Amino acid sequence: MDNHSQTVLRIALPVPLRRVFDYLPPVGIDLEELKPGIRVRVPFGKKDKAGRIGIMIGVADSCDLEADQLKTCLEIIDQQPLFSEQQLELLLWASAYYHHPIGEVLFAAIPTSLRKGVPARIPKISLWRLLPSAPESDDPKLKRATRQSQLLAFFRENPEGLTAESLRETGSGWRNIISRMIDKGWVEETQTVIPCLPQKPIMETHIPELNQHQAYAVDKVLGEKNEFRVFLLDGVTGSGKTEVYFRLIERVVSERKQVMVLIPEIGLTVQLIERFLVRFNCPLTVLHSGLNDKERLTSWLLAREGKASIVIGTRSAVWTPLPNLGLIIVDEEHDPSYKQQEGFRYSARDIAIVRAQRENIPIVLGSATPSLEALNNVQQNKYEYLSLPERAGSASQPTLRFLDLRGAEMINGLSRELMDKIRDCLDAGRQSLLFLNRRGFSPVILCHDCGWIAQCRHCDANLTYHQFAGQMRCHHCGAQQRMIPACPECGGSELVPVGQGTEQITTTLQEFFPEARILRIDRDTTSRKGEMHRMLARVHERKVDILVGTQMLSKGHHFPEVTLVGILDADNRLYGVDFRSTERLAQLIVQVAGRAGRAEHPGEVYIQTHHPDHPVLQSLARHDFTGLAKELLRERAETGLPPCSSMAIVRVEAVHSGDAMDFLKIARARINAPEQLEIWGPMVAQMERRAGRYRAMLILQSKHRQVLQRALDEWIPQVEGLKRPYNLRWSLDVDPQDTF
DNA sequence: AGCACGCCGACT
DNA sequence: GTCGGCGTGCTC
Repeated sequence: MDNHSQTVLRIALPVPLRRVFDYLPPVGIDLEELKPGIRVRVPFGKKDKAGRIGIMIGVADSCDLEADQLKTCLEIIDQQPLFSEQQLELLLWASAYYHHPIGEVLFAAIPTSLRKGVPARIPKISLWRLLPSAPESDDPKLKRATRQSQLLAFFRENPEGLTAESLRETGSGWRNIISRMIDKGWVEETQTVIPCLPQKPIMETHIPELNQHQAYAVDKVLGEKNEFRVFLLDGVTGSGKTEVYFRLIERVVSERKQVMVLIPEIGLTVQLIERFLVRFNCPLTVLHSGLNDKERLTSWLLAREGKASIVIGTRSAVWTPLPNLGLIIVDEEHDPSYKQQEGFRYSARDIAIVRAQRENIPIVLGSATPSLEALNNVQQNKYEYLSLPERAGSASQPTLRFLDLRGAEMINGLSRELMDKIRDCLDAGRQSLLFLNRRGFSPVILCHDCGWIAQCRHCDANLTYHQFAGQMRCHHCGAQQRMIPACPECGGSELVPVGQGTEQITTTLQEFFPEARILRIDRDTTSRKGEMHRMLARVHERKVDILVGTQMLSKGHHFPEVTLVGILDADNRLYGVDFRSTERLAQLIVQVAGRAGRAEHPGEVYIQTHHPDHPVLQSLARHDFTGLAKELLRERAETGLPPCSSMAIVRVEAVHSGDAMDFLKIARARINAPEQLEIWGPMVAQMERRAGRYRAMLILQSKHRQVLQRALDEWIPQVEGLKRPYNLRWSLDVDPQDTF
């Protein structure tokens, strides 16, 4: 092979190719200035004049192409690298670990604006301010100019100035009004940077005393002289995990270091940030899906420049460059939203741990229901276990009871016994909360005359009846159509809903308790922006007696007035299809139990089940999540499933039946399988057809991470090189959350 | 992923 | 006769 001696730049481009591209540096550039991590613009492919943005990851002295086969960089975009060397190494590691194309990995780690090539400078935004010559808003000469006087009043309330964003809230056409006011010399437009979140005046927050467990946890984390160490902070809801975080953050920030706080993707971000702002008197910035491109870029750069001391963010915030990082906190570490479920399928929790290790700093994983992954590492002495067993303020644990459904009288999915409990709760003037993880009225629509069942045209799935919308919907592809009046097969007019969803539960309850104020919270009722927030406010104002909802209610929200919690569909998950079903059920039960009640009137949790003696449920009734987790871990060890083994899944989907399986059969034949590598499949997916595509998968597993890793190293490049129909897509999922 | 090239079916 | 469907190959 030829090896030509010439200086080339190794460029990662945002394409799904597991390799880099070599380019010649621009002429007359000082090579010393080209540091890995800078963005460049390069021509890519035929007739690409404008060029594409790439990231330079290294300089090489030789490459195996002739000089005339190389193209030249069009432009060097950055003077300074976007990432530190250390962070670039972390990204390269992640690309290798997840076997994901390097370009896509690097681009996933930077804000959208930087992907498009804008300068890495904090963007300026317009700010409008009142000038001294402006009249009062009630000035008689403004009698007929109501909008102007309204804006003047708004300006008086905000002497520091108004942004386009806040002006937009005053109504349409604000720009015209403002320019008229500028012409009169009342208002000026200035350019400013979006600062870190405005500091709240520190309210004399009541800083709670630590109990002995909290104090021990704080000492333990801070006592380890700032070395890498993973701490699992296991504390039930209300045990004061947040206060432990706060003490740790206070200390690290006082040492002029930065803290990264990762939180799950839930709608609660605002409340949590509020708590931070009230507590901390230091620059804080946030990174979550609610930000626009400019805000995101600003936050990212404030972090990178070391100006923000605390960065709070969801999954992708794990990539934020932080020059003085001193501590990482991952709250609710068990939460599945830390795993990206498409494209670059990384786990932010796992990346955070590797990052802490590489930066040699402590990391705290917090949860009331730790993942088996974390607990396994505790058992192997890789993580330090810290427990907060007491609910702060002496609140007692809610009781857990089972409602035996065997032979029980049922009313549309609700047992008579549960109905009685709800009645008692209503009579006592308290709130109840019912969980059912199924939207709509009924999951099945059946013709009573001929047995026909409404099925989705694009998926191997039944259509769900949505009575409220008068529709049949597929929950897998989103297809929807009007509810039909008669069976399309036999013309029979008796179409019966079989099974229950949240709509039906709500309807049934309303019939039973006509006087009760019932609220349903699920994706169907909260699709409008801010709707969830409004509904929760009504609950907290006690304008609701019974809450019916899906999973989305189980995360983060606390309902102190709720004293009765019902879980209607535990059995589904007790015998679920995925190996993590029981773990998830246990987490759900513990999490919801923690949502309800408070000291004066603790909550009661009722679980409807046909298997009240099931050991999983029994352990939970004893509030022994740790014991249950140990048992589940032992089962995983026996069956050789994660976390007691390492797993990867290749998923394939194709438009034509058989293509996905054919592809995987050919791919499988290429695996050079050592003895310790298990291969399952290929097999068709649980639901073979979804959204018009046929799906199949292949599972690779090994007791030894190394074995799996090496097999993938060798195999994935071959899979990438396989011929495939143009409409076939495949993806690799290392450490999958679900096996379907 | 894009994009160009290339090869066969229904249209102005 | 061509426009355009999608199969295939390539990107330093």
